[in-house]
Amino acid sequence: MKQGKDFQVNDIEKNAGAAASYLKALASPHRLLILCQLVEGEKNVSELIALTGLAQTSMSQHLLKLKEEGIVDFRRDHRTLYYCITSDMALRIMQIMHDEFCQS
Amino acid sequence: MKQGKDFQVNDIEKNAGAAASYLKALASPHRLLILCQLVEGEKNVSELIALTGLAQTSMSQHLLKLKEEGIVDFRRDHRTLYYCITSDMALRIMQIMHDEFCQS
DNA sequence: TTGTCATTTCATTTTTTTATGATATCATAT
DNA sequence: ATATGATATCATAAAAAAATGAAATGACAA
Repeated sequence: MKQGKDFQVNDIEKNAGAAASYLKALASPHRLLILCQLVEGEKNVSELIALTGLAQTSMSQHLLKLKEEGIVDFRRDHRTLYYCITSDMALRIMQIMHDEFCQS
Repeated sequence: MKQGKDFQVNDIEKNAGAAASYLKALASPHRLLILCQLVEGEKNVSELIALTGLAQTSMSQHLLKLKEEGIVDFRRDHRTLYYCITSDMALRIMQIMHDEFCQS
């Protein structure tokens, strides 16, 4: 296990709150599921509900949390809101999770 | 933003629970702080308490949670337990967090 | 074998997160 | 103007996580 002091620890300490808050947004099975769907491209809320089986209100709240952390954003097309992933970091972490928990 | 279907979504869906559970273990300011200390090398519980200011019982519970997810392990030296990071994936995610939240 | 240090475990409370149901908004069609 | 579809917001209930205090364990040392 490589374990050199390859980055300054104090930095991340000061920002541990922000980092934890970001990770918390990812650390939910339902939100990971939503993001998995969005990896394939933008989807509107109704589509996401159909794909995941989540309740409408619940979906709305999960999307809000993801948006608050800058992980997703949406555009409006008439009355429909299309969400997409806007955080490259989220994609990188999902890839890591995939490699670990969905072994080939 | 690269967003190709570069991994099978169904995989991670099935394992979303396990992945979320792992991320949850990281998604806490206190546990990130603990891990930051451990990045520099193994430390015993008393040292970790002194370095982070956490209550003893609380520290113990955080360490337990990290251990349950395979992120840390410990060895005993007489009455003292030395903890260290055992998950390379945790180090990789911390590096990503560092790069994002502790800008150079 | 008694005491003590380092740490965990247990029980309980407090706080945070998630889910649920009802209502509101906003855009559009009639 | 009224109704409808798509979604968000609000209030509250339920569930999960974190903190706190007390007691237990395990490894020594006297």
